[in-house]
Amino acid sequence: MLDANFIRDNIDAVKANCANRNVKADVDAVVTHDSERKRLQKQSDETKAKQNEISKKFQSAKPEERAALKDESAKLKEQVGILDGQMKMAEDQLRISLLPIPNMTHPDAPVGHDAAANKVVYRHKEPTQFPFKAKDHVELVESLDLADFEAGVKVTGSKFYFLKNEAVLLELALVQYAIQKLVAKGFTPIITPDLAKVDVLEGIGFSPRDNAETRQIYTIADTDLCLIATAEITLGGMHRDEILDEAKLPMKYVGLSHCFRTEAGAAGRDTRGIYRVHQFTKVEMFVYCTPEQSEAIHQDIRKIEEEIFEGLGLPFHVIDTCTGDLGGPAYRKYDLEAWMPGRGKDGEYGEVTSTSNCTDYQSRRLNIRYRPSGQKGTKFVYTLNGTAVACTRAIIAILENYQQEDGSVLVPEALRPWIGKDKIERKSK
RNA sequence: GGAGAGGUGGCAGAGUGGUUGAAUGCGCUAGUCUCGAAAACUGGUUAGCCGGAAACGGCUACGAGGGUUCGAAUCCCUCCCUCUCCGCCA
Repeated sequence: MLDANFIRDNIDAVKANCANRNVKADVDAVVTHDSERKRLQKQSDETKAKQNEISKKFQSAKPEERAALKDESAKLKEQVGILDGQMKMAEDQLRISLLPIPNMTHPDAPVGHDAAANKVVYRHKEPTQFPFKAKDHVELVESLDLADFEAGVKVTGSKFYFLKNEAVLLELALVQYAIQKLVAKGFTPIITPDLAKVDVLEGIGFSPRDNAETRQIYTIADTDLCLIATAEITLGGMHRDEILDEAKLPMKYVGLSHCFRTEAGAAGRDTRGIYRVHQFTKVEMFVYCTPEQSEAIHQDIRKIEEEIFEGLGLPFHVIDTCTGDLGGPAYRKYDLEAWMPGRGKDGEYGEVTSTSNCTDYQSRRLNIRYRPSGQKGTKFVYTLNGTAVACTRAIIAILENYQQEDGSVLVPEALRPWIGKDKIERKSK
């Protein structure tokens, strides 16, 4: 979330930013509720100060004066009760009005209302051409016996799947490949919980309290827990309410988790196969750093993502995401889209990774700070995240780009050490 | 799950109803000394909110939430978490 004082001082810029990002939010309400909160706080503080004075006087007071002091204090106490109740309400309203307001935007991010305004900033390889009719990943998965969608439906529901055979090895290989690369680059490997508390989700920028029709998050009945949609949530929550040592920044993590998404509102979109599913495995980068470090680190993360997909030998391009497509917490976002020959009519690019600089939008809510040397007080750290590998999407790109005319699929060289073969072939019955 | 102990500042650790937001030590930091360093000595060093240009002032916070009291880190209740022992278990 943004700082209410910042909004007050930059109200026009915040409103313009909301418009650019296609977000309808009542910015004026923030100022109204914040003013109300301040007014009540001042009143409450003053009343409490009087109360404190009375209790100081009490000891030196003569016994016959004490009854009067008690009386006065009781009255003040009643007032404080009322004021604090009102203040709590004002704080809640302030919080609620602050939640939908998106982060500010990097001045270089392309302005536009939808994906059409996204800007391609990097390309690797041309889209794969086949001298035969290419299959999509669903056909490949079925003919090579790599997943069981019917079992997924029977056991859990639609958009759940069982991975089988080499698909399992592929997933594990991708995890190894990504984590090893990142450990070599100084990232600390972490396996995070797959569940997290509601307020951590909110701090990262998710809305698990939305009503069931629009909620993107699975919640666990009778608890304040949710299934995480990404390890960004748990990695970002890991240091909440801490003051980090400036000398240790940037702190770089690579986390492995399952990710769960309800995909509410996505009904009918990307229904085939494993492109849009309710559960998948993902290796995620997460960095805590100072404001000064953040832009360079954002570029570093983008480079790492490019390196990972170059290493897999896949054609892709990278997009500088436009304002309308940024999502709430991102100040700037790059998406890496891999070529998927089976997507759409004759192949399309499909999103495989995404990296965001979230500035202090998440850390303010999660209360993660550092002490800048030479300055007094604390500042909020900046947080960045980026996908290393989202297994299902990467598997689609590999199967579709590495397919051969005979229906087999070559294994990318980088993954062969973990798969133990260089080709996935039809099983003999 | 059962029994016991405990949760205080960056860390360690005092504090059982009133100048305790918090002794002391460590750490960090500035200075003195020194050619320089170490040691020693001296000073500074919790965070948040509100008001203020600032100096500064007020309020809040000793795991969380309630309660008792004129007054709570200190007493009472509920919950959470940690540690030790026992049980169960991948």
